[in-house]
Amino acid sequence: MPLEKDIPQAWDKSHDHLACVEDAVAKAHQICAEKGVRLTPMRLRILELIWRSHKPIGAYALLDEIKLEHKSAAPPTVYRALDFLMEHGLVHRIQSLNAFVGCNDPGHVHSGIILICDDCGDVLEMDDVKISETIASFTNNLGFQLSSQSIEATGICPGCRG
Amino acid sequence: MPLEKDIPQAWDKSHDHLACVEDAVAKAHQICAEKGVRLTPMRLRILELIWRSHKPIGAYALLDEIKLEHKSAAPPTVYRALDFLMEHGLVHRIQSLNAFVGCNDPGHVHSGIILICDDCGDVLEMDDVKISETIASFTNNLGFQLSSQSIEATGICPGCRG
DNA sequence: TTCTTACCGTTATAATGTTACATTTTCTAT
DNA sequence: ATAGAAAATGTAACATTATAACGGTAAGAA
Repeated sequence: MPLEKDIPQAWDKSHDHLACVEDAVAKAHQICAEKGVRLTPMRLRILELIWRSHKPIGAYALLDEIKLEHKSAAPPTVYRALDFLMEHGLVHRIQSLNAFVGCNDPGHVHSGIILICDDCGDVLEMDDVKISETIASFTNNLGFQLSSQSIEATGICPGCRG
Repeated sequence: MPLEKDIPQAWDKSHDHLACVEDAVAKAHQICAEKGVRLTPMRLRILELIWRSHKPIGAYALLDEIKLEHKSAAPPTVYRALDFLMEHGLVHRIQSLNAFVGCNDPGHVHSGIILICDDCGDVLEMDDVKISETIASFTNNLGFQLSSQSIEATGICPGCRG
């Protein structure tokens, strides 16, 4: 029973992805309401598409999907929505992939570590206080006033190691 | 006197940039010789240009400079050289900027933290065992087999804080 | 309502990175 | 030395990712 808690959700192949999407959408509504910002249909749809992909998805892949149901969509359509979603902590950009994933712990500023599996392409975002603190104290000692950080790691995820 | 040791080279405005370039070039020659790989004139030139820029420089900015002295240069010219230089640990790509910097401690695999000043644009690469170890043990606990990591931070450097 | 702001449509273009194949240069083994 | 193999470069075209600029539309505020 306690073992289950050790399996990060994104790597627990048994969990219900559709429920994840619904959870993410519900949380997003709540967060936007609290902040007094507008989660418009376009923004919501793009958030859903990101969550449904279950893997990092590129802006133009999103565009292709959006175009199916919204003929007038163009790159700015997607990038504007992505900018909004990132600004409010609902999605993360993965720099090394030029792709986007839903944020597991949205609504507050945080900078987790992004683990990218070279094998299956799945991505897991984890927060770890120890890592943040180590970096914060390191930069602090240098006199560097930290404002943001991005940590991306690649390797093989537990599932793919077999 | 001991204070000077606390100022990272890249942020010590008094240090001699040209000497840096020469040092980097000399080290690169040595490393390539040891590895038995060819630091061709083109690769060397691009390494020099990266070091001379003293800030992260993009592939197309490098291309513009190379073209001045080498009319036939094209994107692959630059990207091939960059691939080589990265493969042998002589330069780093900064994901969040799509730009490249010389590696301060070349010749062996390592993954330092990249500190980017939002104000002056200078970049400092530092190695810190504590950070690497914290991340390694974190991923290890998850069963994730780490193969690479990239840490980029933004903020204000000591010089710009005044 | 009117005004203002935020959002979106639309077109065009910029910036970054890759593929594919021909040619040249360098290295290696004879 | 020299032929053959491997590595490096030239060259053209293309693919992908991201932004600029401007006009129209819709939502919230006075």
